[in-house]
Amino acid sequence: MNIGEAAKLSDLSVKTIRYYEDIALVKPDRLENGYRDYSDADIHCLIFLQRARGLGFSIDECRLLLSLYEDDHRSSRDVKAIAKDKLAEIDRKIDELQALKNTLKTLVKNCHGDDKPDCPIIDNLSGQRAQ
Amino acid sequence: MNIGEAAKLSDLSVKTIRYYEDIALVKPDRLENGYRDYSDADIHCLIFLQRARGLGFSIDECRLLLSLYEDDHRSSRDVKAIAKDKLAEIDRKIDELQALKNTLKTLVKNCHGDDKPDCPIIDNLSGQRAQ
DNA sequence: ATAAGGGTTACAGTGACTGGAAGGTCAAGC
DNA sequence: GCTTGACCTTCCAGTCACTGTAACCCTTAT
Repeated sequence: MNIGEAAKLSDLSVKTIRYYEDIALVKPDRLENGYRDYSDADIHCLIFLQRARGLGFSIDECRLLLSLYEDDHRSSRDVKAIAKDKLAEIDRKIDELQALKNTLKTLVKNCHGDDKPDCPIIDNLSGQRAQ
Repeated sequence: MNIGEAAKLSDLSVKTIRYYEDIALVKPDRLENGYRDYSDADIHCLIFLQRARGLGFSIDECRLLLSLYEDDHRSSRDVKAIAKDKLAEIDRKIDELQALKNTLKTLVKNCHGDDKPDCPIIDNLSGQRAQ
């Protein structure tokens, strides 16, 4: 099947699919005319990648997950470990953003937002510990 | 003052400071020997940038904030608007990560994590709606 | 005189794509 | 047979905000 159809089925862009071939993630056969020819197994890999990326796994993590996906003798322990790491990472990111949010919220609340130049946001950024 | 000291005072790397000059954010004078020479005002800009970047503002947003910072006739309304936009963006990101976290948490919880290959995480990624 | 520790430029690499140019292929309609 | 348009191909450049590396110059202390 052509790359265009593969794109529709996997909900990835044609560009992205070609990129995944560049980095040796999914390597379809070629037809005589040079067109890529995706098998059902290839499509499943693409869908797998689309979902894994959507869940925030990096390309390298996807590569690992994909090898587990294709390994009938995998242990679910290995998969779970990767997912747990990612979960912890997401937690850290949320905490970080939450802290940013709190800081920014306080600054926004304290800023009059009028025509005058006095601004606690600017003051804070400039290093003056404004209240 | 030399770039090394500027780096210490602003808590930015030397590389980053040079990069900020490349993209015309902070343009120090030059000494006769070609060394960059940072004024107190330059240092304040660098500190400003370090804090603004730390709060999640993009370089372009920093550029805008910096122009407001340097503008004595700014209105705090303009600053507040940028900060509010950023706040909304952070909120969106937190929501997104929260959704990811929930999905991943469910998957991790349902995975036995043993020697067997059966794995709801893999099943989910492969497109099978596993329970 | 030399060595350490600054400074300078220029170019390449990161991650995960995305955009664009220049061209080849295919199927449908005239 | 010809054209049109939609698809496909490769290759190169750009994104963001730096970071790494190489090759070289300058300053200061010994």
